[in-house]
Amino acid sequence: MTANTPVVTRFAPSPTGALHVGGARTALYNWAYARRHGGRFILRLEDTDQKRSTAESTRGILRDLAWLGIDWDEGPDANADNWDDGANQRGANGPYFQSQRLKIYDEYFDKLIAAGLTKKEDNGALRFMNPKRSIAVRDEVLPTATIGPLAQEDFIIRKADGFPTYHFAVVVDDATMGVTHVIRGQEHHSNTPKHIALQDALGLPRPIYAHIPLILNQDNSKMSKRDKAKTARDEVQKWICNGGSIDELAERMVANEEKARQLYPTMQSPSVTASEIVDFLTKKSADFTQNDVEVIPGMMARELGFHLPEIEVNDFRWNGYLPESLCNYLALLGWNPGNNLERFDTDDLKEEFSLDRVGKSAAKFDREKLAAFNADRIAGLRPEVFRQKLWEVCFRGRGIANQFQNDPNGPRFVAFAEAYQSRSKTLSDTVEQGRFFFLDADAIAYDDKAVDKVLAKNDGQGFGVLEGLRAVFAELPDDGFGHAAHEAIKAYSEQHELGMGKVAQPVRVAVSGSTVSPPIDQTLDILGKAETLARIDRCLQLRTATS
RNA sequence: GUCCCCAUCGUCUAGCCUGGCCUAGGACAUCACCCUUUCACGGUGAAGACACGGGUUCAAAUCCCGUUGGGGAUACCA
Repeated sequence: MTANTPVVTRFAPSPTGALHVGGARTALYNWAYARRHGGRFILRLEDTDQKRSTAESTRGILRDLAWLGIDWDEGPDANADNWDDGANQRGANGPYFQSQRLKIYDEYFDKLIAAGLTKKEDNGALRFMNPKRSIAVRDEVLPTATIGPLAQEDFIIRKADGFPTYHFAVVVDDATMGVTHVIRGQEHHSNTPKHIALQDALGLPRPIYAHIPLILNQDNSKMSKRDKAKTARDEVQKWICNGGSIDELAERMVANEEKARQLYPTMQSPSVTASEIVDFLTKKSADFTQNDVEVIPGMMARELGFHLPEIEVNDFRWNGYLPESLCNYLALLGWNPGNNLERFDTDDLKEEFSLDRVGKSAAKFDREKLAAFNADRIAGLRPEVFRQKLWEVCFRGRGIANQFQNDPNGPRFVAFAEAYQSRSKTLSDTVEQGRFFFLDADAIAYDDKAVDKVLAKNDGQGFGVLEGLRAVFAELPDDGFGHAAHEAIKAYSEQHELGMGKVAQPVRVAVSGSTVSPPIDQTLDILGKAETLARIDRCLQLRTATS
């Protein structure tokens, strides 16, 4: 490899599931490295596992990469949904699905057979008879590792079904596609001697390797999509202990299947039965199917209202993370620009990224820090952009848009977005926090402690304030109600020589059910006059109940 | 078991290659205070780390060896 050879990197996911954050980071680094050096970035699908590979997974992966802002120079067209026989693929080194490159592999199998370096197994599989020479693995991140002959082994390179194994396909493809730099997870570091042995036997060039650190869970376990299934099981068990029934859950999941399908494009089974749920709850985690791991937990979380740990890019997307926050956070997980700069854009990354600043040790995925990055980004969004994103992510499919007259540009939704922009860690967090806005007046759940402290205490002083204010509010105009009400509250507090807290809090509790809401003028603007009065009336009824 | 890799605040990390400028810097989280009609936002500040043991050196977070701990690989998965 000469100094002026153009850089070619690749991301080579296997389409056996959704795009994982670890994969996303690998893609990001490969992409950034190619961009930084004016080279090419290839996307290749490693679908040599015929049983587990699906076109749905491929679609999901392409969509998630595109969402992150990662584009590729060669590979399948992201907007197509069928890539059979080389269709809808771009680039001179295709096809970009390994299942479509069988003829190429056969050529290389023949070379090895001719060289006497293979052994045929009974069922037709082919084993590479490793010459077992001492091999030095050079790496841009890790120190050179030398593997002696004793540590090397023969391994299968062609499966009984005629497909190549990963080790063989990766070597042939990287070479035939002209890949110069292989940036991949450290789980592949120990595989590299196998790849080098194959390159040597085949007379192929060695790419430059860079093995990047693993991403771990808080408890040091490898971050796994099974974590979602485990959480779902625990939550469902809890729900059943509290009197929930499996039949009911199944019924609800089936009823909302269409919505789930939008969220989980890899979803396979058409509907969920009670017995499938029982099966899911009791089977060994090693037996989880793709559906168990990616779809069922999501549907359960939706129905029962619990929170799942985000593992896949798709999860972050639907839970209201911005792609730029995820990229920013992921970029920093294992790499840093060398100064104290932490918040930067993907554009900066492609100017700055370098392998010599990639760390060696595994990193734990810190959701809190990601959330802080996301909150920062959300706060920095132009208000109209935030409003539009909020509407898309949270309201579509959640059935609450009608609370805002289905109008993303109406004054009440504008007020809602404004109130929550600096209060939201994620877009969906906004909906959680602002849930009370979407309820009917008689569905508000009043927090006992709040009612007691703010309204009932001191012989119902708060109720008295509320009653007085109710009369004043009734005279105010619909237009600019929140502002006018706020002025009225101030006037009332001066007139009765009460602190603002003594006056505003009763209103807050009356309309929200708790002591927490955005500033009172904004809160009332979002609600509007009629709804505010309705809620105050409803709240006033509590007076007799508590006295 | 065997082979390979890793080791700085709770977490992500800067510093290590080219020993002294390190009384170890930043970010997230935590705590306190300020702002304030609640919750946030914002501001100020505090607490918090060189895994351990040996070397080498005038001097070690930085170099060497060992111990311990962690991770990965050891599939007709990738």
